[in-house]
Amino acid sequence: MGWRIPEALKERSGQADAGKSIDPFSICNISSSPVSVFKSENLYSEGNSADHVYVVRSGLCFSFRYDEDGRRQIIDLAFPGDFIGLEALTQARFVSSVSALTQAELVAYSVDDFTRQCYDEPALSRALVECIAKEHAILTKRLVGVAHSPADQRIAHFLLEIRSRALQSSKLHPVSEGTRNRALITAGGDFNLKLPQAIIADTLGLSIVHVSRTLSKLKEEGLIEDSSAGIRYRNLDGLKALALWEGISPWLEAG
Amino acid sequence: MGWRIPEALKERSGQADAGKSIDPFSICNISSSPVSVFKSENLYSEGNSADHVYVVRSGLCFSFRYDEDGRRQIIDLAFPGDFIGLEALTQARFVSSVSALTQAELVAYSVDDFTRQCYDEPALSRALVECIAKEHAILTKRLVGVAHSPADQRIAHFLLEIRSRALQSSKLHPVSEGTRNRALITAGGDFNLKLPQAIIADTLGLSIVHVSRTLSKLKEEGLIEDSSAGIRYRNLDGLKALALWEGISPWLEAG
DNA sequence: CGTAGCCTTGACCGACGTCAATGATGGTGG
DNA sequence: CCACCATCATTGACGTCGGTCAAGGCTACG
Repeated sequence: MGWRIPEALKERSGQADAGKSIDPFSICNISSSPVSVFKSENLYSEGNSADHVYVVRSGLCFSFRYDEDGRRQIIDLAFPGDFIGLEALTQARFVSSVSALTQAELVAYSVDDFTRQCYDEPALSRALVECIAKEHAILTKRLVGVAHSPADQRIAHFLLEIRSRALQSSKLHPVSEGTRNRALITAGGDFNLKLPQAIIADTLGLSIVHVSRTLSKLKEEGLIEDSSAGIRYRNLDGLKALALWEGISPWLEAG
Repeated sequence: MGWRIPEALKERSGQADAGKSIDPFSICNISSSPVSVFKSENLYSEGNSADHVYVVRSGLCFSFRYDEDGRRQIIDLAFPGDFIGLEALTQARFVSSVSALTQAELVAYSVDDFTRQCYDEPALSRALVECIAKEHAILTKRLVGVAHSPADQRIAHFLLEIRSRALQSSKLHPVSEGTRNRALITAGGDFNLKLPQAIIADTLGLSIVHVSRTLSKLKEEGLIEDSSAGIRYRNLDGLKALALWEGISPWLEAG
């Protein structure tokens, strides 16, 4: 998913509750329960009854569906602060699955409580709409990309998008060094990324083989660097040029 | 876009306002102004200041963006009853354009009024979330499809989706025979569809040429029939089989 | 040391895009 | 009623991006 509550509200000025911020990890009046998901474990699966929504506290999750050929299509990644499973608000059963890329901690809210609270607190609804709008923008962007762009461009864009979202997330929801996403993201101020290529492939609708080839190409071109520690962004401007990274929706503009 | 207010609320039971329905063409307390768009004319364009949201009253519209190569990617079609331009709720300027496929009549609501009303009337927010969820489902579905499916499957799915949405729309928002979408959709109880192939191509990320070829194939296989009057669905079950049309999200299940 | 993930690389092939020419169709004006 | 034009659809030739299959390497971990 990928909807971050607090700053969405803060940014919106001129509203009754402008500047008011909602703590996504403990939304007023709603009882929340903590949930842990181990690496490669599912938080929920397609078909499960959908009676909770979640917010990522730490770790990295992703939502996906299988198409009829059994191929996995990743819908989106979820960083700390992001919502997961909002479809529960409108449907009895999940139509997608969510799994963890690393050990992840989340908080769960009952759908009934959440819905009630939306009625009592328009600001929450409002925040929801903001978050969903962001999600919408990311999806349409990806749709355009998947439909038309060549693989190198798609991948470059993906790398930048992830970087941007990870940075934003870690700014807004810093985690103690101990539980830091060390396995996956960020090292000090600098940034490098460790994701299985299969994740990239399934997100962008490419084959693993082709992702590998394309990453090698980007490596040769000096745009990135790849070690066992993960992908390092070596030439940001070059990447942005390749990805045509400008005029991107405001949410993604960090960095 | 594509978010239909009234039944969204009706379907949701157990809520304070279950059964209450909102007339999308005249939302309580909000002043609305009628808008007409001629065929091939833009309702608004990328970059325009976004201070209204719209609901389609009659006709058929579509939203799109250009990617950097100048290629048009259609995001979605909008049928009577569907919302258009909800991004105005969260952004100062539109990031997509909307154009009319036929002469279309819409109603416009000022964003400020609409937002205010969302605060006063949780049911409206609620409806909004429902509508957006539907949109989300359609988009992810298309994303999965665009990423993986071969052209014939994509097209078959698209044809079915359009049919389904058109039928739903005309059921919920019947129009007088005079203004009926005769140019495009529906003929009596039966259904046939007249859309430029370019629309199909730009929606699914295919080239016009390939759409033409693929439609010819579908014709040969007896699944559809194509005349100057439009596409006629000749073998619905065959189409569904090809499109793997089952377990589709509930919104699309009509027909 | 062996096994399991994950990544890389090569050979091959097919789906789909591009270019370009040719055909319908329908609307407009003389 | 016909000439003309714009729009849209069809068809063929050709190239390429990216998928599939298959084999082999690199860590990492028990």
